[in-house]
This record gives sequence, structure tokens and C-alpha cells, in this order.
Amino acid sequence: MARKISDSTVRRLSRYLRRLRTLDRQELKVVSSRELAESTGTTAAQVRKDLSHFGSFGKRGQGYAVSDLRVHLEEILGLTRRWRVAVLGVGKIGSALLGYGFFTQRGFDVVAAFDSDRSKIGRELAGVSVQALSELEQTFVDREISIAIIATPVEAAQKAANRAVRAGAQAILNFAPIKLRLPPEVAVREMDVTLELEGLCYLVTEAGAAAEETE
Amino acid sequence: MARKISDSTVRRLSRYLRRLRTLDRQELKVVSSRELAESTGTTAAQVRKDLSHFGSFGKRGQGYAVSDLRVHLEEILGLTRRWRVAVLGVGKIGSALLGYGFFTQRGFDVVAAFDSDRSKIGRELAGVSVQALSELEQTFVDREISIAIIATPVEAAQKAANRAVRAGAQAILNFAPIKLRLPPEVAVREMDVTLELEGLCYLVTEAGAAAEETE
DNA sequence: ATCTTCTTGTGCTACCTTTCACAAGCGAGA
DNA sequence: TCTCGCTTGTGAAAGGTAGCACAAGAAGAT
Ligand SMILES: NC(=O)c1ccc[n+]([C@@H]2O[C@H](COP(=O)([O-])OP(=O)(O)OC[C@H]3O[C@@H](n4cnc5c(N)ncnc54)[C@H](O)[C@@H]3O)[C@@H](O)[C@H]2O)c1
Ligand SMILES: NC(=O)c1ccc[n+]([C@@H]2O[C@H](COP(=O)([O-])OP(=O)(O)OC[C@H]3O[C@@H](n4cnc5c(N)ncnc54)[C@H](O)[C@@H]3O)[C@@H](O)[C@H]2O)c1
Repeated sequence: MARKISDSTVRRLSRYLRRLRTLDRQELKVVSSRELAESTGTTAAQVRKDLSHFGSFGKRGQGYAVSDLRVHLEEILGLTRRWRVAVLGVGKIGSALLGYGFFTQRGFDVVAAFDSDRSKIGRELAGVSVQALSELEQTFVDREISIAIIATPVEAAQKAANRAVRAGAQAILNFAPIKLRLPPEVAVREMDVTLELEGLCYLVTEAGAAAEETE
Repeated sequence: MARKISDSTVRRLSRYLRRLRTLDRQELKVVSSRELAESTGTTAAQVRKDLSHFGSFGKRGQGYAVSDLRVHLEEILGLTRRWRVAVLGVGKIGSALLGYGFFTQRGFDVVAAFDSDRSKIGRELAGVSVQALSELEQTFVDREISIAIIATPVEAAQKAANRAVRAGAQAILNFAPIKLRLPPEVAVREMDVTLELEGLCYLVTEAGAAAEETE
């Protein structure tokens, strides 16, 4: 199973899992690749190909057992354990994330928050108390934190990420609009609102231009 | 120029533009594809290929004129105009977005905000007053809003998006963890934190498994 | 005027992802 | 047991995307 799985496949697996959890809650027993495809915005063949990289989970003529497939996907994605997360930068975005109920529900425990602003340190948000940066290393080790969410201003983001990685973080979710430079063994994903907005502008502008041409 | 440009190319163009704006502010006059590539996390060939889809902007032996290329990219991405944006759902994420200073700086004006919660209506955040949903259609038309940011709870997201589209929105930026079903002419981008976090878990788990195998 | 150095723009190639199409397999019903 | 209807799993084809390598061109030195 040393096959290289692409990011887009992994994202789709997350989508399938999300859907399966809903179906499971609704007590539905089986689901076909076609149904799964329709509700996640892809094609039936794509669903089957994605799953086939990891094994044969379905029954020909029937479909997939919802609950079994859910468990398989949870295993594949590494979601059978809980993950401890720290938030770096408790500003507007950071505190929104601390209050995000979905995390706990999905296996992520935000167990620490750090800020450089003295006036914020000691304050408690959603059951997590904001700590000084000086406590970062110790806390990462003690609480076995594997994921750091960067929500500092852009100027501080690279340093904050470096520090989290040195303290043992294996993965970084970055909200700051900057491409972080980190060692290749650290997993990084970006949440870049402006990038996405600009992408939307391109599409709208292009559609407008195309419409004019065919006039 | 009716060539189909891929999403990944558009995203990279945004990155180049971001870098060019910084260089321009630093009064740097020229930049090579190699420099641009290094600071945006790609390769020099990729930078040149991306730009070549739209024309020849560089000088052989020299590089690209920073300020010219910046303008070209702004034109390509449709950022020579300002864009009016509305936020739907003024909760934790919605209010963080309303207070996000980068938007204005980048050509996006958040001119309206809507919420279903009576107690929030009339309140003012970052210069924008929260309106009732009943005013949505009229406001979209009056203020020529082209982009709607969905920041409602997941159950309300599809309906909110539909309503924004019917009111004239050409693009949707969706923060709710759901795949929206919208007419194909509407541009949609997703900001799905849980999806990204799950992707990180996969990578970390996989790296862990690979390390064990080679023991 | 020629040579050297540097960097672009691009055809070609290699790789990767998605789609197609169908044999194989499963269960139900006769 | 055989047939029928349905859906999976997968090899092969198609469609894209990224990287390589180099001719073409630009500026400055000699
Ligand atoms: N506000 C938004 O809607 C939004 C949206 C998308 C992206 N972002 C990005 O997210 C990041 C945070 O944005 P925000 O609006 O929450 O900003 P903010 O100013 O509200 O919060 C930033 C917080 O980080 C803290 N901080 C500063 N330096 C730090 C350091 N070295 N270590 C730890 N904490 C530090 C500050 O004290 C502050 O509390 C920025 O990079 C921003 O570009 C914000
Ligand atoms: N909080 C986070 O950090 C976070 C992170 C990522 C994604 N999200 C997603 O963003 C969305 C909003 O999250 P939140 O944490 O800000 O939730 P929230 O509960 O704080 O805010 C939601 C707001 O939407 C309003 N609302 C409800 N129905 C509405 C409707 N039909 N039209 C307009 N407004 C309506 C509510 O009154 C509330 O003010 C959710 O879908 C959530 O899953 C949140």
C-alpha cells in the first residue's frame, strides 16, 4: 500500500466520509458509487477508482455497506484516533476556530492556544486558556500536539510555524497569506481566502468577456 | 484568448501577483522567473508557462518589469476594478471576515452583511450594519454585489447560496462544510477547514506508517 | 562589430488524473 | 440450477499538467 495517493483523491475521500457519516446517522445500510458520487460532486467511476487504491470494499450488484465503508475510510485517513491541535494567534480567526464546535465532533481537540499579546494571555476561550509563546515548546511536548493552526498576522506566520515544527508539530494548517517554507516531512495545507476570492474574480471576469465575444 | 486556464494556474497567478506587489512596494524594478518561482513555491519553467498563456511580458536576458507584470496580472485576474462582497451569516467566521483589513487593501469591499438572528440585526461591525434576510434581494441589486460569502451554519448554507444567486451573485465563497449545488455559470470556491485538517491527518498517518515499514 | 552572459518563450516528453467500457461477481426469483 | 438485473473493480484510452532543454533574443563588455 505504498502507492502515492494524490491530494485530490484524499480530499474526495474526506467528502465520501462526511457523506457516509450522515447516511449512517440516518440508518441507511448500503450506498452505491453513483449515489456517493452525486452527493459529493464527482462521478461514480471516480468514487470506485479512489476506493480501489485501498482495497475492495463493495459488493458487486449491491453497493457499499455504509457503516463498514465509513470505518475503512476513517482508518485510511487516520481518523480512528483523536488529534490534538494548537492555535497560534488568538485574533479574529484564531478565536473563531477555538469556538468551532465541529472540531471536537470530528476528532480534533484544540487543547492549546498561544498569543504574543500580553493582554490576551490567561484569558479563556471555549475552555482553552491562552498561553504565552514562551510556554509553547513545553506544552507541545506535554500535550502531544501534532497539528498547529497558524492564525497570526502574516509577518509572524513563518516564525510561528518554525517554532511549532521545532516543538514537534507534524502538520501545519496555515491561514496567513504566505507560502510557508518548512521541511518536506511536515505536512502543510493553506487556507487562503484572498487567493480564492481572486480566483472567483478571474472566473467572473472571464465569463463576462466570453459573453461579450459571442454577442 | 479563449484558452481554458486551469484552477491551479489561476491560483499561481494570484501568488505571483501577491509577490509582485511586495516587490513593487520595495521599489524593485525587475524580477526573473526563477526569483518569482522561489518565493511562490514553484519552478521557473512553471512561471514562464503560466504567463505565456496570456502573452509575452518579459525581456530575454533581463526578466520581467515588476510594475508592468503586476498590472498585466491584475488585468488578467480581473482586479483592475473593485468588487463588492456580502457576508451571509454574521457568526464567529462571518464577523472575523467583516473585520479583515486585507480585503479592502486587495480590492474587495464588504458592503453588506445578513443574518437571520433578530438580535444581531442593526448591529454594526467594521462599518457594516447587519441586515435582515428580507432586505437581501434589494441590497444585492442596489449595491451591485457580485460575490457572496456563505458563513451560515451548514443547514442554512444551500438556501442562503440559492438566494444570493437569485439576487444576482455571480460568485460564491463557501465556508460551510457542504458541497453546494448551483448553476454552472456561478463560480464557487470552498474554504473547508475540516477537509484540510483530515488531509493533514492522512499525510501524517501515512508518513508514520512508511517510517515503520523501513525500520 | 563581435562575443559573452543571461533569461525568456516554447516544442517535446514524461507523468499523472480522469473517464470509459466491460468482464466478473452477487443476489433474487423462477 | 439457470437466468436476469444490477453494481463493482479495473485495464486501457483520453485528457491534462508539469518539467526539460534549447533556440532566440537582449544587454553589456571588449
Ligand atoms: N480575519 C479574517 O477574516 C481572516 C481571514 C483569512 C485570513 N486571515 C489571516 O489570518 C491571520 C490572522 O488574522 P486575524 O484577522 O485573526 O488577525 P488579528 O490581528 O485579529 O489576530 C492576530 C493575533 O495574532 C497575535 N500574534 C501576533 N504575533 C504573534 C506571534 N508571533 N505568535 C502568536 N500570536 C501572535 C496577535 O496578538 C493577535 O491576537 C492573518 O494572517 C490574516 O491574514 C484572516
Ligand atoms: N467557527 C469556525 O472557526 C469555522 C471554521 C470553518 C468553517 N466554519 C463554518 O462556517 C459556518 C459558520 O460558522 P460559525 O462558527 O461562524 O457559526 P455561528 O453559529 O457562530 O454563526 C452562524 C451565523 O449564521 C446565522 N444564520 C443562521 N441561519 C442563517 C440564514 N439562513 N441566513 C443568514 N444567517 C443565518 C446565525 O444567526 C449565526 O449568526 C458554519 O457552516 C461552519 O461550519 C466555521
